[in-house]
Amino acid sequence: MGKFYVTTSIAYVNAPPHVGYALELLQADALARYNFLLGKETYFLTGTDEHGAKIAKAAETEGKDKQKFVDEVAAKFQLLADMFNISNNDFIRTTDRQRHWPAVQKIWRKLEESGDLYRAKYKGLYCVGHEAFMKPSELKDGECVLHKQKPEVIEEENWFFKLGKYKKRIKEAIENQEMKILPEHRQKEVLNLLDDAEDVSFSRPSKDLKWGVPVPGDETSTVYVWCDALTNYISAIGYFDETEQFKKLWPADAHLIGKDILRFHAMIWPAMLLSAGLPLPKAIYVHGFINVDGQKMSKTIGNVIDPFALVEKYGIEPVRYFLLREIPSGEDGDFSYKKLEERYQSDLANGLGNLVQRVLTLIENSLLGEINYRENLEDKKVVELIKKTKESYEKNIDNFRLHEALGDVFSLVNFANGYVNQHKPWELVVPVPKLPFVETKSQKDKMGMLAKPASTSAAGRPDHFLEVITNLVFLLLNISFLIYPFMPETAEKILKSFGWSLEKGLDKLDRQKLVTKKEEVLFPRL
RNA sequence: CGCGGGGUAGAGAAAUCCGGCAUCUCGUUUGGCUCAUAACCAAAAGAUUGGAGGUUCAAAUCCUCCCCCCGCAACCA
Repeated sequence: MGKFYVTTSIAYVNAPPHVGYALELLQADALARYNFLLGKETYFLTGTDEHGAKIAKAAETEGKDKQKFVDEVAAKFQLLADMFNISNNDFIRTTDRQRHWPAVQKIWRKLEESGDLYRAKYKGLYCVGHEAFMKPSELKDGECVLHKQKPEVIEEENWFFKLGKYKKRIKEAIENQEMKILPEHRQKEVLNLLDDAEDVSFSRPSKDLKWGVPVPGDETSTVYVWCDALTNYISAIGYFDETEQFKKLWPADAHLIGKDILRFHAMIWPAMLLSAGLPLPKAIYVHGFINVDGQKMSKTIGNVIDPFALVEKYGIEPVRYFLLREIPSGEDGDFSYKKLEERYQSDLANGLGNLVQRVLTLIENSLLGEINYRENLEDKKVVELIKKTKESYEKNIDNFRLHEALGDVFSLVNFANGYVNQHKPWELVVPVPKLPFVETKSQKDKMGMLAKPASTSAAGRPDHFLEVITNLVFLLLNISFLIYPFMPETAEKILKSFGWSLEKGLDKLDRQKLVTKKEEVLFPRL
């Protein structure tokens, strides 16, 4: 059935995780779980980027040992992944000297062998405030606009990577969809950027940047962020030893990234791979940022959303649902507690949760919690609707429109609720009397208390009742499978309460006896 | 002319590339239902698609001009 290797970007550990990072994990998780259901062997990698001057400085400020500092922050990111029930198989850290460092040095040598690394003097205007070189065009009256100071002229000799050499091939790969970039406007953006792509600096003098991977054969230099961080995608799966796993998994099927690091993933990374003789990733999915009440999330404004607090307040599955449903996958989205609560109430509590509850009650009251599933009772219209919904859902996921895929699922929920009202199953049979001392089915059977036609007149149609229930069950089982990538626990809970499971799939329903069981309400009203 | 994104019922979005009765969700109003978490269903009201002009049998969509909002500095995905 093939494999599916998906990655998130690795988080920079100079600050604790915020909700945007959670979103990226969730999107990757949805893709991983979706492909898992398709029967593919999935591998999901995430991790942390732990080198660089800023981190060294942050550790120093807190008076901590650098490794200890990154250990602590990285642990928070791992905790986040666990907390959100992320299905990652691995967690790579760039300070990992067993797996990551050797891989970085190996790819460095490969680039060198291809003649793509050269030393050059770089003379630039360095703004201390920015901790970065400024372009003359970014200055006003020779001063940095933001920091109101003249940048220093600094001359450094560094290693450079011949990015320019690969521009054309990368452009071709993007154009012919060998390396897809979604959404489409991001692809256009990259194609424009590629025209101006210049060679990039790949090292820093180790006197300035010690906290990183040493350049092989050059003690005076440290590998700069691109070659270090990007390599995680192959270091984690065994690039250094060229393991079986590496051969099986590479190239990645999807890299999930934020819009801010698109240029590095769509230009530098592919160029590195080409230079090292490795195939390009098949797709890059670019998500936007989360605003809060229409405002940019920022520490200065103080509106940063803490994902841990969110989960604590609303629970994992509602938060997963909200972020994946409300934030358009490839665009910026808006977060607000109001919207979160509205989504929760209308979609989860009143929509899906209530639907599950009413169907279970119907089955319990009139069929004593047992239904013998008959495929021939499936309504052709329902079957057709589910088929169409699935097509749209799959197309949306393939095009990185996860929020719309979820919209498809919930249109099915709405349909099912309407279907109940339309067919009024409670009118079709007389419910089994509720007697507190009669518990089991056999007891009820003996007492002649099983469901009967409501009357012998036209109104009583138990066959029709069974048909309506069958279709509702069919809808709910399908909804469970469709919702699994987004809300895995909810999906499994629903399946379980209908006496079914994920492993059983949807092909073998015919002639199965389903024993239903009411569990606690899925999403209590707020 | 710096680059990019955007302006569509009260709110949020879709349709825009490739012109064809302007769609969906929430909210509002009215009616229905009682299996269900006071939940659910149906119907209705509500938009001169930011403005002006043009092309066309037909424009939210194509062309021209104008107005307005948001990113493109940091923390940060």
